[in-house]
Amino acid sequence: MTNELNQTLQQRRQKAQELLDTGVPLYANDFKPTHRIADVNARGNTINAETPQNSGPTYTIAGRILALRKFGKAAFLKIQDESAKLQIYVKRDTVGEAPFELFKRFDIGDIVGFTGHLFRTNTNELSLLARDIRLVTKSLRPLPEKFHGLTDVETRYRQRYVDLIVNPEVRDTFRKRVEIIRLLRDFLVNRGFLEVETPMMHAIAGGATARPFKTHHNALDMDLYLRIAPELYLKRLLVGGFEKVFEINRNFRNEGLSTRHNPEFTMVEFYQAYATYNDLMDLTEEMISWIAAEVTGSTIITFQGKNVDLTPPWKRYTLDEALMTVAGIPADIVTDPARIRQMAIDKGIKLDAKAGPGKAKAELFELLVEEQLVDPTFVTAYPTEISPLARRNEQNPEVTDRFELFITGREIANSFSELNDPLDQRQRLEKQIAERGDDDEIFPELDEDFLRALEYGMPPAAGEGIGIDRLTMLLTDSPSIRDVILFPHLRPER
RNA sequence: GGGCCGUUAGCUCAGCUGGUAGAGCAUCUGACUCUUAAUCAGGCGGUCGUAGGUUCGAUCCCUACACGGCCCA
Repeated sequence: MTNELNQTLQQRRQKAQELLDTGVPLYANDFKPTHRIADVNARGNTINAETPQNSGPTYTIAGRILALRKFGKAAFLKIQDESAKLQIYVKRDTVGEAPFELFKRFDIGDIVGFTGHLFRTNTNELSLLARDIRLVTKSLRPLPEKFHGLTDVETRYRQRYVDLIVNPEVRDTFRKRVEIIRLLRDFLVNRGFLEVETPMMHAIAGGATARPFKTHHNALDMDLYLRIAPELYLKRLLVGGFEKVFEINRNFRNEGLSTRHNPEFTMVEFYQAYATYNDLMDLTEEMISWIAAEVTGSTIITFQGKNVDLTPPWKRYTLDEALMTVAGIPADIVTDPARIRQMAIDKGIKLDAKAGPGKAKAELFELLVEEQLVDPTFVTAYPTEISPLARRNEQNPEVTDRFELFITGREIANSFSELNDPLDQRQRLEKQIAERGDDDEIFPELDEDFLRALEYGMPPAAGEGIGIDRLTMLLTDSPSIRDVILFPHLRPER
């Protein structure tokens, strides 16, 4: 952190200089391991205590030194490559006098290479008896202490590279994240969805309600917004004739940070023509329970000490039912626009004068119900008032054919049958703009091109967005979104 | 944005009622050719987050700020 080199850093640099002075390159680039450590370990079952130490195949491996126990003329060290860890036994008699002098200048943290035979120690630990040793990359900074490791969350996030070196469970989490995305992609591709890329920079930030990040295009001399959602572009592709599309990528929302919010986050959005939100509920159950089983081995998982059963079928409530059943609000209040509004106000919810009963229900749901939905629950029939892009229910136009999915009290997915009536869509977006607060960066203006696209005719379709970060939190038992984002946003360090 | 908590050696942490700072690990020196948080002996390492204030004297009390965590909006 300080520019002044402390003692440890000075010692490391001095040691490095001494190596250079004796002609040892600090950053070799000609070292080629023949095996990954995991592969070496896999062959360990043929090695037993009786195996002669100088027999069998030789292995050349590379890795970072995690531990070093020196005994004068011999030493044990533990090295780690991406695949696994392995103990190395270095003896002066085996490697020779001069290489042993080089070895004495190895430090914990250095990336080194060894060639040798496998054997088992007196304690039956598979080890490689080093015949040749090589410095591959000198490390100039000490790794965290071996026993407690690195636990300071700020340092873990700011110096994720160190976190990844010393905390294997962190590597596991990010491997699982990658796997979740791969499975998601496989699932959709196998069902005929086409993966597409749509603009990340938008002239009009639409498709969601959020404050966008603003940037500027110099040559065009125009402001652009980092997208808050890909929705309106993906629907244009439905108009264009692609019937099943999806996109997995970042969205950006200029809002506060919390354990559930990072300014850039990853969503999958997918759209399927001739499907309804009911079809997508079935698909979502199947998809998420399958991914969970692939990643964790079971559809019953543990999240922060609680069991969560992802085995289909999942509970389905309408929003009104959830308010009645989970929050215990009497039916005659839920169905009475004036009384439900009043109840929200009584609960301390700040309701804009223009906000109707739909907004009141959504706020009450968030306050009283959401947290209690631990096992996966679809909540449907969201008020049209708060669902400007969703298709109206044909029996009751006051609500939409929409669901949100909640697991462990968090919103994981949002989906609806898409509104494809361009005139209704125009009215609803205009209403939204008219009712926006004094923040003109939310709903800045009407996306006329999107409406023009709908006027050409968009097939009936259902679409859905799933928050990848939150899904990853769920499947890796991570309490904070920062634990599933490699480099979470933090204020600059001073 | 608000409340509470934290910030001390490379890492993990102690530090009493205010009297100029400690441990373990790491590191360095020496011993040690089967260790597992190796062991033994000795050493080095600190602008106590930053800036002010109170005081004879501040890691400690007060104020502001910075960064982080948790909770709330």
